Amino acid sequence: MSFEEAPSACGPPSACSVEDVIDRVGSKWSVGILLAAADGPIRFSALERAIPGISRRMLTLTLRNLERDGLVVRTMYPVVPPRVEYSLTPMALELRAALVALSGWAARHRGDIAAARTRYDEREAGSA
Amino acid sequence: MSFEEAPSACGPPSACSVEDVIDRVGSKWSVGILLAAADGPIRFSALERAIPGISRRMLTLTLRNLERDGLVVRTMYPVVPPRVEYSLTPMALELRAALVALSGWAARHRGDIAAARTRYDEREAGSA
DNA sequence: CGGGATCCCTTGCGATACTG
DNA sequence: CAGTATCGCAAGGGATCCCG
Repeated sequence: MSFEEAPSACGPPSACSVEDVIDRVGSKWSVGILLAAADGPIRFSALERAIPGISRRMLTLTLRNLERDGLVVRTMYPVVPPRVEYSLTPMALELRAALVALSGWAARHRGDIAAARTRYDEREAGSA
Repeated sequence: MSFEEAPSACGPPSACSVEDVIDRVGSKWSVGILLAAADGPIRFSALERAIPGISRRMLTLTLRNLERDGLVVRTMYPVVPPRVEYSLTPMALELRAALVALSGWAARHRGDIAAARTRYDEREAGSA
């Protein structure tokens, strides 16, 4: 995913599909932002606090991309100190529903995945 | 001495969910593999052909990770020439359903996203 | 407060070549 | 056929400083 720059509007209508969504939404911090902003408008600094480990730079960058894709709306209030709020578009709220489905899958199979990893790693250690 | 829960450091059950799934499954090629293997066992070379642009290295690497997470099963037949087939586990088939939901969202909003991008880029060009 | 600009290390991943 | 090993670039992203 090209993140620093902003080119590429997908060519043929049939080309960009699941992979593109995953690529767009799957950037390390997008999901966190989407979930943090799901309960209504939220300020930049509040997002920063809500998403542990995110850097200021990546928060800005990811927000810009989400805004560009029409997933978040940026509202700036010309006051001092500056106040900027981000909110999700209806489209993003729909996406959130799909993400919740994924979340459910993750919750149900977290143990299975962990177990599979352990077994795999142990077999690997044995044959190494 | 129960290993019921995940060894990876994720605290509350609600904490490590969506982001982890996205991280795991959202690697550039995982989705493609999952979808390509959804219709039954498929050979390495068939996967390579089914996923345009993937390199042999990334196919191998991604398959190993999916196998480690218990999402695909690798079956090797000791014949000449070598024959290896990959198939999805039931868990992965469930995941596929969630991915299809995402796919639906992508299909429905592809136009909106493209439009949003165009508008954003034009506004940006104007203020640059 | 909400960013933009820069520096720079780390990682992903493609290209290529070799093996059982 | 189905991989493994090595190299090397470019993107990702953290740290830091600056600015309206």
